[in-house]
Formats: sequence, structure tokens, C-alpha cells
Amino acid sequence: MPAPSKREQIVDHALRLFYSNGFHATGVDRIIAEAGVSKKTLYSHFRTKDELILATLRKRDELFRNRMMRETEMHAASPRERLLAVFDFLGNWFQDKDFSGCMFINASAEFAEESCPSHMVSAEHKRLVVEYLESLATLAGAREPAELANELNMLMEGAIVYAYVMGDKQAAGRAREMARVFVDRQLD
Amino acid sequence: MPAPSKREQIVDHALRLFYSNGFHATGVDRIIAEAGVSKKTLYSHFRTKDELILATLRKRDELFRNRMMRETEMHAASPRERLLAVFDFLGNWFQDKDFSGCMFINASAEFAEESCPSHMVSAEHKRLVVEYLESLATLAGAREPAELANELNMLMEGAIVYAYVMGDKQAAGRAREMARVFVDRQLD
DNA sequence: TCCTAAGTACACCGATCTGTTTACTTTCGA
DNA sequence: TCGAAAGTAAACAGATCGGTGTACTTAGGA
Repeated sequence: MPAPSKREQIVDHALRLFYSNGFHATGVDRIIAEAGVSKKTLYSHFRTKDELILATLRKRDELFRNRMMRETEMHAASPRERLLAVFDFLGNWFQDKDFSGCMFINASAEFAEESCPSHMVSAEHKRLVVEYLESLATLAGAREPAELANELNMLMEGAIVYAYVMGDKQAAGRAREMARVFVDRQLD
Repeated sequence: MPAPSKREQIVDHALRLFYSNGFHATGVDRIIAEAGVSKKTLYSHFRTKDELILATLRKRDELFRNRMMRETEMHAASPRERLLAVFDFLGNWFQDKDFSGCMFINASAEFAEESCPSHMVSAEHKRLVVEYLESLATLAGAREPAELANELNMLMEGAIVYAYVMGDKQAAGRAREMARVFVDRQLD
């Protein structure tokens, strides 16, 4: 395994700090201190803090969806079971000791403007999650895969809010039970 | 109608600015400029910015739940219809030209620590919403009012995320359709 | 071996942040 | 009418913000 590039070091530490402390509340001085690089190096890789934020969001999207797909497909064999296993992944995620909600919901909260790049990347992340659910629904033989995917994702988002805002980590299990109703409806 | 007190002026403008621009991104200088008061006056009513934030969250909770209850009870006669009318209220809210998502989800995003006062007030707001739903479910004769209330609220939270992060204002209607399944189940 | 690219350390910039202080003015009830 | 309470404007404090400039050091390939 090659040593991580300076750019990777910066993105990794920025990702962790932005996720657990927020975007505005995390200064670049803190990031360079923890990443162990000079400010000059940071600004040679990213023109502005906003550009760094975008890079962290893109990396988070990649890491998150990879984990979601891996855990979902590892613990369930059939496409139908996988549609529900997504909620088991959620439950595991909620148990992470550094769980701080959905980074993209958080980003949208801090960057309200819908036309702002960070908000747009967040919306795109959500679309990609729905797209994955739709592919599972199609494989499972759902009558309306797009509809089922949005129903399941609606429940996922609800569970995330429960887990983060209210601290209710059991929400994933309840969302799973609710999801079963919609899966059953579409698959007979 | 008596002229609003200075304190009310401050809270009202702070509420609007925090809601549309975020908490960290809104400085007290901006608040006092728009509220038309001096900085001294602000700090005579609130010891710190954090205390002002808490006051705005409490006022938001009051305004939001009052509106939700008013609109829900105005447009539906029976308790059963009211359980679904909550989603019509959501749809109206999403259409507000200054809609910026749920202020309490946004606050939790910026104040991640669960023991932090702002996060705790946000969690309490969500509990109060569920409590209202539970009272409607009880009146409607639900078999498990608390369970139904949490199911409906899970769908509400999901719809809010759809509307805010993805800009999908139609989510309220879809959540309503999903909610009907759970209402029917509990009321025969 | 030597040149270049990339890195470090750190001072510095102007702006902005929360919060305080000073000195003056307005308001209003006893 | 007068005096206290509450307000104003504005300077100020010290910290921190995002971002730049300078001078020096390191590492690696031709």
C-alpha cells in the first residue's frame, strides 16, 4: 500500500472534521494541524475552502455508497432480502461511535441555497442512493421499481433523522418493518 | 396590537436569519442591523449568541407546532382524516417561498453534540410533534397510538429531507399515500 | 550531481467574529 | 418635572477567519 498522498491526507482529515464538527465551525488551521501539512500545501491542492468541502463531499459519497452496497449485498442473498438488508446497514451505521447523521443533510443545512455546489452534490448523492435502490427493486421484480425505491428511501431518511436528531438508534429496525409492507405490496 | 418589544424584534429577525442562512454563518452584527437595535440592547437581553439561538429555537417550536395543529385541524374533521391532513400541512409548508427545511434538523447539523442545548431543544421539538400525532391517533381509536405516531413521523421526516435536500416538494403527497397504509392497518 | 517540484515554517493581510465599554439620548411613570 | 431604566452609536478588544507571501528545506529523477 503506497503512502497516502498529501492531497489524500488533507481530504481524509477534513472529511472527519467537517463531519463531526460542521463545515463553518471547522477552520482550515485546524485541518492543516491535524493533517500535518502546511497551509501552502493545502492551497496548492485546493483553491478555496469551498473547493475542499466539495472534495470531501465527493469522497464521502463514494465511501458511503460503497459501504452501503457492500454490507447490503454481503448479508443478503436474494434481491428481495437485499431491499430490507439496506436497513440493517443503517442500523450498523447508527452504531458507529463517530456517527453524526447524514453528512449531506448536514451540508444542505449549512449551505441552504439550492444552487450552491455543496447543496447540489448533496442532492446528487441522494439521487444515487435512490438509483441503487431502484436497481435492487428491478432485480427483485418489483412492479414499479422507481416508486418502491423512493418509498424505501423516504423511510431511510426518516430513520436517519430519528437516529441523529432524537438519538433513537432503534429507528432502523422500525423503518425495516415499515419497509416490508411496501416490498410485499410490490412483489406479492 | 402593542408594538413588539425590543426582545421580540431581536428574536424575530434572528429567527429569520438563522433559518435561512444558518447559525454559524449569521453574525450578530447582521442581526442587530436588520432588527434595528444596538449591540448593547441585544446583549442586555441575551448573555451570549448561543442563548439567543436557544430563544429562537423555542419560538420556532411554538410557531411551527401551532401552525401544524391549526392547519391540520382546520382542513379535516375526523381524527382519522387529521392523521392524513398533517401531510397536507407539510405540502403547504414546502411551498413557502422561504422554506429552508426543518430548523431543528439544521440546528442538529450545526450543533452535533447531543448534550448541547441546541441539539437537546431540537430533540424535544421532535418528541412534541410525535406527542401530537399520538394524541390524534388515540382520538382516532388506533390500536397502538404511539406506534402509529412514530410511523407517521418517520414518514414526515423523510418527506422533509426529500423536499429540502433534493428539492422534491411532491414528497409530501407520496408520504401521505404511504401513511394511509399504516393508518388503515391500525383503524381497520 | 544538480535542478526542479513539492514541501515546511511562519509572518502577515484585511476582514469578521463575539462580546465590552464609553458617552450620550430617549422614554415614561412616580 | 425629574430621575431611573432602557435605548442609541461607535470605538474597542482579542481572537479567529480564509488566504497570501517569503525564505528555506527536502526528495527524486535526468
